Amino acid sequence: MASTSATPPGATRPVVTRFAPSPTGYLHIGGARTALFNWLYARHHGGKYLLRIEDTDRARSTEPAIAAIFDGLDWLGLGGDEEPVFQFARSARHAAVAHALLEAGKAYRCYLTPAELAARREKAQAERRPFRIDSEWRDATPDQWPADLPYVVRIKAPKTGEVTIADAVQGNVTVANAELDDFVLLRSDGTPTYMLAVVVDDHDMGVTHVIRGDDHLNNAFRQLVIIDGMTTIENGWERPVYGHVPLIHGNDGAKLSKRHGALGVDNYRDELGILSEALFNYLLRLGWGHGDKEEFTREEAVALFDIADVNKGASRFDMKKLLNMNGHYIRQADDARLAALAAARIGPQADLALLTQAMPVLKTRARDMIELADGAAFLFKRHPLDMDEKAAVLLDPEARARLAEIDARLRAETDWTSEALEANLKAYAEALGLGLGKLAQPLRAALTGQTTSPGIFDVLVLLGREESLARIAAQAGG
RNA sequence: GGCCCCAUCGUCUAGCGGUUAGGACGCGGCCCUUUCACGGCUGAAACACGGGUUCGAUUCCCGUUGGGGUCACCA
Repeated sequence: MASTSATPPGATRPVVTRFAPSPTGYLHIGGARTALFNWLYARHHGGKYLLRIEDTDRARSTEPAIAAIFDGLDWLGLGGDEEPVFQFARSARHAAVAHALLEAGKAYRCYLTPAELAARREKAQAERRPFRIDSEWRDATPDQWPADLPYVVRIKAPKTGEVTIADAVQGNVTVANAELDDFVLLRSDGTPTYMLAVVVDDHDMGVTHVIRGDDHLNNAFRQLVIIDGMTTIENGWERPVYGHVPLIHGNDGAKLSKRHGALGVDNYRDELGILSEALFNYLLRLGWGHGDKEEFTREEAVALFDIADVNKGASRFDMKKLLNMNGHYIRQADDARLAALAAARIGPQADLALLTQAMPVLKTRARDMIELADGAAFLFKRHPLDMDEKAAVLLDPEARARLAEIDARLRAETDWTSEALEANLKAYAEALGLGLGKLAQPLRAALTGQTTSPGIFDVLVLLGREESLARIAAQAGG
C-alpha cells in the first residue's frame, strides 16, 4: 500500500503542491486536470495544496478570468487549502531576489536592445544555426556600464556540463547546459519575468512538488539555475520535485486549444450540462489508470493516486466518453438534486416535486442535463400540446378514434396506478387483436407530443388522471 | 531546424520477460421491451518498424518512422 505520510520516501519536507494558472482566460480542461493532480497528490500525502494566480502579465490578466478560475475550481471541489497568492503583488520580492543574484555575480546587467537581439536572431536563422543569446555584457564590470541606458537583468547560466532532472512523471531527463541561455530575470522596466517569479513564489510558498504541464519541462532546467544560484545566498533554497504531466490533446493529436472548440470548465457545466463528479472522474482517467477500475469516488482517487502512475504520453480528449460517464453519474445522482438542476433549465413552470418524482424514469434517458431537461419538458406543457412532426403523423383518424375509446376506458378506471393502467390497456389491445405498441404510440403522442418518452404508464401516473385525460381528450376524435 | 519528450484496439487505459494481450468509450449483433433509453450477453478491433540482449520479448537497449512540446524583456 502506498505511503500516506506527509513526508514521502526520499523527501525531507511535508508535501506542498500548488496550482498556478495565469488568469488570461477561463479555466480550461488541461488546467483543471493539473489542479486535480496537484490536489490528489497533496491529499494522498496529507500535505497542502495551494493556489497562485500568475497575474504578472498586466495586459492580459483580467478580473473575470480570475473569478472564472476560482468558480471552476470550486465547482470541481479543487479550491486551495489557503488563501490564494497573487503573483503580481509579490514583484518587489521577485526583484529583490534578482538583485541578490546580481550582487552575488550570478546575474548581470545586459544592455542589449530588443532590436539588436532581433537582428542577431534573424541572422542566426538566416545562417541556419541555432540562436543562443551570447551577451557581451555577461562579464562586464561596473565601470563599463553605460550610464542612463536601460538594461535587463540576465541570469548567468552555466555553459558547460549537463543537468538531469529526476521527473516524477517523465523519469530522468537530461539537458546540456549549452542549450540554456542567459534568460531575463528583470525586464528593462524592472519588472520580474515569469521564470523568476515562479521560482521565487514556489520557494516562498514552501512548494515541494511542482506538478504542471509538460510544456514547462524545458523551463524546469532554467528555473533550476535560479534555485541553484540562490542556495548559497539565502537559506532554505532547494530543488523541488518536478512532475511534468503530459498535455491533453484534441482529436487531431495537437495541444488542446480554442481551435478544437476547447471550453472552459464552466461551459462544461452550463452549456453542456456536465456533472462535476463526472468531469472529475473523466479527468482523473485521462492519463492515469488503476487496473480495470473506471469509476472512482474522490476518496478512492485520493487513496489510489500516485503521480508516478501518470502516463508519459499525451492523451486525447474524448467527448463521447465524458458524456457516457456523465450519464452514468446522472443515474447515480440524487433525484432532488437533479430535479433542482433540471428545473433551473426548464424555467419557472417547472414543478420541483413533480420533477423529483419523475426523476427515476427520466434519468436513465439522459447523458447530460440538457437532455434531462428536454426529457422532462412534456411534464410541464400546456394542452393542447404542440405535436412534433413524427407525433402528428401517428395521430391519424384511426388512432384518434381509438384514443376516444381509451379516453372512455380510462375515465372509468378507478385505480390510477401503473399496474392497473397497464392491465386496462392490455385488455383493450387484446380485444382489438393488436399489440400494445399500436395503442401506446398514439397515446404517447397525445400525452407528450413526442414519439419518445418514459414508459407510457409512468407518464400517465406522473401526469395524473386529470391532466392525462385532458391531453387525451384533446386529441381524441372519431 | 536545434533541444526535450512520447509510442498497446479508432479513443482512454491495464500490463511492469513467459498472458487465449484485460477493461472502458465508441461501433456491430442478440436479449429485455409500448417508444426512447437503461440493463444483460456477445462480436470485430491494438503491442508502429528494424536490429540487438535473452531459453523467451508488448515488456530491457539501440536505431528508424511517426506524433507532441519548447525555443520572448508571454506565461
